Amino acid sequence: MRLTTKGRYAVTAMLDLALHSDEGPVSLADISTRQGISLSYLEQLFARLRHFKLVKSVRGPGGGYRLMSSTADISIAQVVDAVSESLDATRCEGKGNCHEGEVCLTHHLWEDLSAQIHQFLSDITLADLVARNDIQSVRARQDLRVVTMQKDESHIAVSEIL
Amino acid sequence: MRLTTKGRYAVTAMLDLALHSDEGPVSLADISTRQGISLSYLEQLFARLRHFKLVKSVRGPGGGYRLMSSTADISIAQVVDAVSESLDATRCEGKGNCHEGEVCLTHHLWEDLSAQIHQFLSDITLADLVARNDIQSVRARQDLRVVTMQKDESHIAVSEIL
DNA sequence: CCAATTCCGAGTATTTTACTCAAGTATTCA
DNA sequence: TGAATACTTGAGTAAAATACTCGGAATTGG
Ligand code: FES
Ligand code: FES
Repeated sequence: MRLTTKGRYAVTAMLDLALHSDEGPVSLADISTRQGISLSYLEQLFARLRHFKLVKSVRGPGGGYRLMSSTADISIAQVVDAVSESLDATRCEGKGNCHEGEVCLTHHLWEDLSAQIHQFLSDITLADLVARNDIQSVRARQDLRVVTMQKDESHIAVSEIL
Repeated sequence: MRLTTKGRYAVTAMLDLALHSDEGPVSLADISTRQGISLSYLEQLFARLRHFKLVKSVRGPGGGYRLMSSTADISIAQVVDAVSESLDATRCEGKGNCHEGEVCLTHHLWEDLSAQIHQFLSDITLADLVARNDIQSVRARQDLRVVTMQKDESHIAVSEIL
């Protein structure tokens, strides 16, 4: 089972994209600022997301990324699959040969678990997440903070906008 | 989410123990031979399993390990929990602080996933696995192979017992 | 042109994993 | 009793994976 920072970042970034998709293309720099993910790392992740046709890029100034399909048509499983090798829980990666070339005692158990996890994440779409209250409240906090930071960079005292 | 070789080995070893529990205490050396897991590594794993009261040890010649409870009372989740830190899928380890000390966008999603995985593995007991056909057939193959190896060590030609 | 932005390939420090090794301690059988 | 068996403990380590960084090329709007 491979669910690492990479997969989590990818989902976070895609969700950020979904949340801001009505404002035109979203640049990786924006996502980087809002979500605290390194820009270079995001570039790596989006290369794969683009390869898997989950996003499309718009180059040049004012460019960024857009979702390729509607938020209701992109599942979390797709996103994780795109960046992680797979979210297979077996040791043999499905080949059934991890103990002296033969199937090990627990192979079928891990297969079942993998199927379970995949099903769960396939049933959740970006649209589902966007609709959740807990996520909207996190979003609100983050947007506020980013605005604050931008103002701050323009040498306007934080107190003025609070 | 932390499901590594460690957790898989632990489940494999516990299942091996369950399969041979009617033959008195099972030594780690036996499990090592049958399942192809390093003896020293098994020692590490069983130290934790014992600590979590899933097995008890019988010292001295002819000793080994026994299950602490009936196979129907030991779930896979318990075994994995004992050796892995946890099978939590969040990045913050449940603390909700992975982005600048605050909850990140996807925290709740990973919490849900963790609960799902935990539930799935909690519902499966060693007894369930022992009863499965696929596992019995793997067992049969392994037992045969071990007998063959033992005879071989006693300098009896393999052909004699085939 | 120039600046913003994506695109691409290598390179690398850190962490984790999956072990090994060595020196114990406890128990039992003969 | 004492030797053999087996568990117990703690430290150490090589290899792999992770989570990045870096430098620069390509693209495009203004
Ligand atoms: S996990 Fe597939 S053979 Fe062991
Ligand atoms: S995963 Fe818990 S706060 Fe990000």
